[in-house]
Amino acid sequence: MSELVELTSDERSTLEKLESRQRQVRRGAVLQRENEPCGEMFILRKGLMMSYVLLDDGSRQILRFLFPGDMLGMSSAIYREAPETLAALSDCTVAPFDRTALAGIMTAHPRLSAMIMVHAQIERVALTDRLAALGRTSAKARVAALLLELRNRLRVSDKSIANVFALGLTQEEVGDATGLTAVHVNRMLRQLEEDGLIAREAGKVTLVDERALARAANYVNRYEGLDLSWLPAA
Amino acid sequence: MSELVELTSDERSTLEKLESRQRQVRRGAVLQRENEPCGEMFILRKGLMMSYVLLDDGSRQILRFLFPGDMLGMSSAIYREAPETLAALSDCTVAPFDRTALAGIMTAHPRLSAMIMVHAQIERVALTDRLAALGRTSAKARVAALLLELRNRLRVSDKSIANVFALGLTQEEVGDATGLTAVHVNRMLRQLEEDGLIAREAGKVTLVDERALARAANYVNRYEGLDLSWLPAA
DNA sequence: CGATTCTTTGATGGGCTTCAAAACGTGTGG
DNA sequence: CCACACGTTTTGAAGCCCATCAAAGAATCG
Repeated sequence: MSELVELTSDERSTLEKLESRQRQVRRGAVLQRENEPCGEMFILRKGLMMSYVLLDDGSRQILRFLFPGDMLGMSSAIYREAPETLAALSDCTVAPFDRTALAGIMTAHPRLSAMIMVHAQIERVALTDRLAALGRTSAKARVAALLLELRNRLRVSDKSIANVFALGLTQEEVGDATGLTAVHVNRMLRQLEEDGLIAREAGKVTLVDERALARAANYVNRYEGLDLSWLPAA
Repeated sequence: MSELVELTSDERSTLEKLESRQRQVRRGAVLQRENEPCGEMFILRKGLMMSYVLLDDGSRQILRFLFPGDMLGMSSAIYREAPETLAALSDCTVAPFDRTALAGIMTAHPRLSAMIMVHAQIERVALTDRLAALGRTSAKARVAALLLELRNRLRVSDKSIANVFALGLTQEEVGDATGLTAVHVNRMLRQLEEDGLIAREAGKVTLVDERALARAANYVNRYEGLDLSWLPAA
């Protein structure tokens, strides 16, 4: 959040207190299961997680990948039962907090609440991008968009990442995120490679022609182009 | 918002002031255009609107239908340029307000801000439902889900609506919302009719077997099952 | 009442799925 | 450290769902 605006020391200590408790989560572990009573919310400190839903034919739709700094389970906060499952894709560290803490922040820190809202809106717009991708773009474009999004999000917490990065996902998972089968994801990756847009080696992906990739994917980085000048005073 | 909790007179007057200015919008008119600098936000008072994006092959993805009581353009508030277009599907009345007013509410009315956040989260979950529908369900299921959602949302502001309602959308629009072609939407409506799930007459749709329709559509009403006990005090 | 938009139906084709199986990694226990 | 089991990646073949193209009715509007 400190990347959006300069925080006051008061705000900073409030957030530090919010994140004071920490919990380790193993790869594959589930933090919250769909349709079960929802307990806490979390801030992801380290690692990669995802949220997904299971349809009753057994298929899975990955709704979102979660990166360090993201808030998890905010939507669950307002429902009696969780609308989505939260699971760890790598070993993770999370900081749990409860609804009371959220209510406390909203009462005492208007600017922090506004920034939480800003985060929620960024996430919402990213969701609409994916909605448009699933509804109206080709398999190749969806896979390309996922690669770009993943690289950009990973780079936020690891500045060393440039055009090469570890995918960290199976092709099955890429398929569940893009609405495709693992088989077809494989073919699309192959095509992107043949087209000279990406390269692959030992589980690492290289974005060879990022410009062309973004064009093919209709991709917009939603963490740019913000206007936060209107935020309430600290 | 008064349907979520009992508002205090202070909160009520704040919201009334927010909605004091009113503007008429003709059917087909555009309130906000994608990629243009965003001005105001709005509360929809009357009528039916939609938000959509255009992809560069000219295809359209309708992101959301907007009903009385909904806030429009909240996502635009945080960007310099609007990420989506807002257009009226029927003659509408909207109440415009600016970012300053939003910041003012967040400072002076913690509970109202929390309720705005609740609204945003409901909308987010509804979006993820549609994401899962586009990614993992059949054309028939998507059309069925749209019919159920539309009926339920319309009923909120018009209690007289039961199982019969005016669609208010062209099949082209249904297609742009569900990621299908108008031609295929037509076939799916026909199939739903042949299956005895719906009936159609003079532009009106009847949900004949709502239970079966919800099952076919994997549909969950996200305006139910809320837990708002944690909201900050008024 | 003419014009335009919307709905409906048919025929054809393609993108993606499904099914199947081999090659490749990767972690685990002996 | 090897052997085995299991998950993942890769490739092929066949088929289906939905798109595309086309055109005729129906409805709506000026």
